Amino acid sequence: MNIKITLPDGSVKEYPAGVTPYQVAQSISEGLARNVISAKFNDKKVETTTPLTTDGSLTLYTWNDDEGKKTFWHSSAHLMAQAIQKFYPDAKLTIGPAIDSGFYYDIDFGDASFSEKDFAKIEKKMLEIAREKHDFKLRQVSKKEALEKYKAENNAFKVELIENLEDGSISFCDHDDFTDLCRGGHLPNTGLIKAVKLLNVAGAYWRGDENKPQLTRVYGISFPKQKMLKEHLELLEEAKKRDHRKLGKELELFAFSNTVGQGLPLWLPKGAALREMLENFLKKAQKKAGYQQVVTPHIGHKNLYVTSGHYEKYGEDSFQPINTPKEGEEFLLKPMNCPHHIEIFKTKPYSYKDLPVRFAEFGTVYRYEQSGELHGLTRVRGFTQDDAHIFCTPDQLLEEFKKVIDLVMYVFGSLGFENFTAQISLRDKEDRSKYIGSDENWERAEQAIIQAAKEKNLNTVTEYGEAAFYGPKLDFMVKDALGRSWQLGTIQVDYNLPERFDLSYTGADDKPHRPVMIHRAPFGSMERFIAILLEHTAGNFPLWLTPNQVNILPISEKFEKYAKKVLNLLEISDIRATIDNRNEKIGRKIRDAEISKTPFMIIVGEKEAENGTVSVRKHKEGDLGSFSIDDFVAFIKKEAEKGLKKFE
RNA sequence: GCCGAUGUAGCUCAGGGGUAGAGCGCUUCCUUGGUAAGGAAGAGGUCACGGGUUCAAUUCCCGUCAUUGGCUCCA
Repeated sequence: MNIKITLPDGSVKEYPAGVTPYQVAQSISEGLARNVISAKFNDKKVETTTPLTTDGSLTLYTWNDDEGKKTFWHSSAHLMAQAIQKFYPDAKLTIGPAIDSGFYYDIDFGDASFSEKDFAKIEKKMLEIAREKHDFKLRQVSKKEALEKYKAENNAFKVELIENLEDGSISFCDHDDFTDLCRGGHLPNTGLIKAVKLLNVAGAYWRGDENKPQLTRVYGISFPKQKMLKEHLELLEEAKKRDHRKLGKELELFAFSNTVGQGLPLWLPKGAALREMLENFLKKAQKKAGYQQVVTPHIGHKNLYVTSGHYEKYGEDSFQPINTPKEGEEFLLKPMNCPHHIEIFKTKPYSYKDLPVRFAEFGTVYRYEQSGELHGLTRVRGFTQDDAHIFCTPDQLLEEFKKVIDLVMYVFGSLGFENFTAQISLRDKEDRSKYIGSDENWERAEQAIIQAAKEKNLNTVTEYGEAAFYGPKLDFMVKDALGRSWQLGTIQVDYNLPERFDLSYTGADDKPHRPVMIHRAPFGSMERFIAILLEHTAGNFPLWLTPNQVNILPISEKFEKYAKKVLNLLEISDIRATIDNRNEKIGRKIRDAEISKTPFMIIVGEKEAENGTVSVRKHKEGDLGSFSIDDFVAFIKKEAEKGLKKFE
């Protein structure tokens, strides 16, 4: 009996029933057969050795497909687990998935310890086994049989996993002398794995729950060619050079002091200048968008946060209340700006005709993040949000939300963040105890976000359980140099705080109505935004933003006077410039300016002083030749404008 | 907070049971030089902090603090 197989190009071929994806690949070409890693049959992942018995469509994957890589890495996780068990026979395996870049296996080593020192022997063993070309074989097992195996091994983790599986859907994967519970998705054999590298070890809680036992997570990566591993490691090295902590130090943007405190960044003059540029950039756009700047204090009465619900939720884990000489009086360092802005809203009555009102503030807040969570500028204990709160009628909500999306897109576009993920962060589907407010309010808020994102054609992903405790969010996620995802911009819909603070406006019916609030921050925080911007640009900021746009380099001390004249003319035209008047040769000055990533250098010597010109050199590109000062001013202004569009 | 790693000069790092080194930076002097490092001399360290072992600890052990890779968390 024959079956009909439809291939991705639409062609249909006939094969005898029981043909495997590998054999199909072979019938197409020997090259494909050599490279085929995994397959999908009728939208179901299958092994390359799975016999196909019905008509259907088949997709074959190689290393060049994401599915192929995942299969490769997942198989490598099996191999690593096997190698580890050779040295640690009592280690209990739990789960070992492929990730975006490699794989990991969570293992309970019991009383044994496993550290980086053990990597080399595991890698060696893995390659040894790989070279033996063991086939990966998937086989169905009964639930009873599966449980028996792991109960005999005293592996409560696998037993728990199996207990949650349905009988009939359970399979084991065998290769060599190793067997693991697995739903499938493997290489034909271990021989395809030519290069492996264990990357790091970390603690990880069983099932991601900090109340459950902690396992040892071993991360690794593998490749079908040695050269690919080398390239990957070089890429990691390159990424480390873009680390914002390194660049921030080198470019003198920010620093930390243990005496000031953990996670409390100090902004150095150049970093402060950069921040100010960014703030002014956003303020300008916000003014156009109808925001009004406000200023509020750094502390607030404890009751403010009791009312908002923040105290109940975060009080224990915050910087603790500030006491005053007055008995019983307590203030909190503000962990967010919303309650303050709400109090501004409450200073006068509003008609529906007054809405929306939009209060914006670069508000510095303090949150006592757990010590292990601090990370450079991306996770700190004191930071400044580019915060604003919009108070509007329910009818205005959708329109307002979409306007905020426009603003976020303008900010991201201006700073070159094209690769972002718009994440719709909704409530946990099961556990609703983490949230305040009525189901009805939540439903309305979630729908508003979903609809606004849809109308703005955002490419979104939806995450359940990622909402704030008072409302759902639309988060704009951007990756750092090492591919870690960070939330930058955020827009949140909130029906709950207006209720808790009993906000109202007068409607056309002359009755009080409840406004809706939008919390939003396009940057997210100045700290995190600048950190990610640093990693994306490697410190080569857009010309309009960079703290020092031009470095004037006199050939010798004799030309300092002319250099000062040039500096003066540039400053009059609002160009940010400095003079390097060190007693150094021009070559040295150029080198240092290149290293400091200054976009333009101006070289002035006898020739320039006589003709009233400047010799211009562009960062990374070299000599641009001679310019009159006016021409250079016009040129650099135009260059700066290229990167900065107006907000309409 | 939890698991692991790390902590030596301003920075990047080497070293190692007998109290310490390099390069860069810094200071001074010489040099006034035309598109990515001019030359010389010098200053600078409680080897994170606190205990312990030892005749002797910066080195070995324990603890604390900080940084860091993850996990958990992220208003």
